[in-house]
Amino acid sequence: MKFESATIKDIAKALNLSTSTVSRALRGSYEISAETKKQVLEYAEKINYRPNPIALSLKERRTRAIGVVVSEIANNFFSQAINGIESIAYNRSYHVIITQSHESAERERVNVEHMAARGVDGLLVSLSSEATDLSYLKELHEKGMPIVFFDRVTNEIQTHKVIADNYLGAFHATEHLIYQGYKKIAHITSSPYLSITKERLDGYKAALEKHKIPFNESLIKHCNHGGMIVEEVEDVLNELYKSKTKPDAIFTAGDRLTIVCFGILKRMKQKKEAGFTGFTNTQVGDLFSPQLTVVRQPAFDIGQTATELLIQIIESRRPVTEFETRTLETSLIIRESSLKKANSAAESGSVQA
Amino acid sequence: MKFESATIKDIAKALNLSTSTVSRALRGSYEISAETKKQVLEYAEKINYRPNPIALSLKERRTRAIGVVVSEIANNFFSQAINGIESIAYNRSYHVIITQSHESAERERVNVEHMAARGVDGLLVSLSSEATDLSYLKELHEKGMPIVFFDRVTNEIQTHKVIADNYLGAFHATEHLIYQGYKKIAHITSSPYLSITKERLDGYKAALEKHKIPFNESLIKHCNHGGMIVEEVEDVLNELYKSKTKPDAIFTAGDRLTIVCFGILKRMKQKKEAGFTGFTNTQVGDLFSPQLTVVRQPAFDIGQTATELLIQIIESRRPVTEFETRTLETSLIIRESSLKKANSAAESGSVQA
DNA sequence: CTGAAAGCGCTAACAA
DNA sequence: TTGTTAGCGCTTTCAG
Repeated sequence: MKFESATIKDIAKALNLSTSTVSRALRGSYEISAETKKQVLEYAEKINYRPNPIALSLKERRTRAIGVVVSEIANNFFSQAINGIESIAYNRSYHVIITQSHESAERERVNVEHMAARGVDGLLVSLSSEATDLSYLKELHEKGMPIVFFDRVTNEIQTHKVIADNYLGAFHATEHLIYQGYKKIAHITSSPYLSITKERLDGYKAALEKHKIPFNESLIKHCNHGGMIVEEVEDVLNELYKSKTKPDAIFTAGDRLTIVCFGILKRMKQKKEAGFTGFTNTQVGDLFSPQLTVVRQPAFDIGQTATELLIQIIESRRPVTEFETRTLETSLIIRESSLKKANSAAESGSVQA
Repeated sequence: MKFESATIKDIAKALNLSTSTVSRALRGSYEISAETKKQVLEYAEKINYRPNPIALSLKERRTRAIGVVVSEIANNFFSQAINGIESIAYNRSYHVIITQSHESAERERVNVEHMAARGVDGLLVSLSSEATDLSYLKELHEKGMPIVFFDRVTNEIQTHKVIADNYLGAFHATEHLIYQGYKKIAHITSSPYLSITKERLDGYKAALEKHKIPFNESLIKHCNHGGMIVEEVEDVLNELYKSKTKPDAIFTAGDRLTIVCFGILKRMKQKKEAGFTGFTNTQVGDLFSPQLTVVRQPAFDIGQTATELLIQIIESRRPVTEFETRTLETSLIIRESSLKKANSAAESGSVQA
């Protein structure tokens, strides 16, 4: 149950050369005669020789592989981000290893440690909602593992970060609802540990403040599993609609949360009057009924940017000590779901935010 | 820019033992004194020793990793299948390496060869729509690489296969449209090279035949990129609606194709009368307008089953020569989009197919 | 019970 | 220009 590939040794034996000569010839070293080189190259080609990357990694301590940790690939934002990651990695000839944490800190850690042990050259991570103890990551980073965070980042580790402008995205979404005449805007969001949660909440609050709408704590609801557990979202919505200050609009943070919430509302027939918008990168917001107003993140760009920064660290000769945080713009795509029913035909289109 | 972990050598040196003794102690060999064992284990624990998996792979020729190739993770079917794969792999302590072909034969090949070279213990593959020359896979398989195909399979390689019952799924979907009174049912499908294309087309034909509806070649359209290129789908739809035999219903094969097609139709305002259904594993078919009738594949199960079969091959002592093809049931979930507008309130619900 | 040495495939410093 | 040798981290004969 194994498959031997040709090795440098086979070539050496066949050609009556030493392995080092073959090795050098293969990599086109200048100190090998054209004659020998040609011979080796041809034979290698003939037997379809492929260097063994495992042996190479062992020797060189590098793998030309980048490890990625996201919570869930079945999430529009992440799958688009991953495509961005791959697009850069591919033409810089890095391989991409994708793993999912499923929002579990434990899984996240196992994945990271496995990839580290397997010798990935760097890590692209978007933290899980459970992630609180980051000491293992910190340690890894201190030992020299290049890491770039994207989307869900942390301040505990000094490195590059790439995020969407969650603050402004939330601000504009909320303001849009306000302009529509909504006053009691609920914000349903994810685990308070996540950076994105705070950023979006801040944007939401800022919009309220700007428009002199008092902030009401009871309109903020956390779904710690980010919509992975449907009951959690249902409970939150029930609470919201049972409370004295029933919301007249809902603004959700998070891709999965938005879709799940939208679905439940639809089933609850509660959506009739409530304005609705949320963060999601779904491609099919215009196919829904009502058509969905969304805050869209530049997921592909975020993936690309993060990868560029990571490769930059990986390939840097000297330790990188200057780190930056890149913030990319979101866009608010206005459709039916957020429009006051009176004027629902009006103001539909896409707006930069 | 590197991070040294403790090695067996460090332990040996610290404890004044030989590396072989340490190695044996670590793996609990019976021929090591309890004394020494304890000493080694404790020290290893203390310095948080982790064996280097790269060195292990080099030596043992196995990695406890499974490689996966799918066309696109941003596809409901595949992301669900991957979750199935991971669920099994995880508790059999295999790691899963996910790669995307983006429907390119070239990318597929690069991915497969890279994973093979990296020493994955086995491969789970769903072929890309471009895949025609499978000789490299065949060769790999003959050299002993365990491979299980799922979803998009091939007969060129003798191994386990796990698929949905595409034939019956298509049959029931088509028949459902016929029962609704549709007569000119177009079938929009993917590359003719794919196994699923043929299976679904056959099911479609069989349903027509059963109901004595003549088969009309011009109602069959192939989108060779499976919906990745939107224009391709638009062209096909335009052709369809310009031809003399305008379809009165559309049945699509393929997840992405279904969604893209549905979206275009909606924009074309053509959907008004046309019945519509297709293969897709979207979770949000009921949020669309009109609500979408879908053929749903047991993606998670398919992933699980394929993984179980693969691990079975990997861990089998003797070469496996008996192969099976597992076929899992699809389900037809009937909603608005496929119902004749006259009776659109009627017959809505889920049906096993 | 423990150690020395070889070897997995490859590169590179050092010799020739 | 080419060969010899050591070594990356680990396991495993083979000796002691």
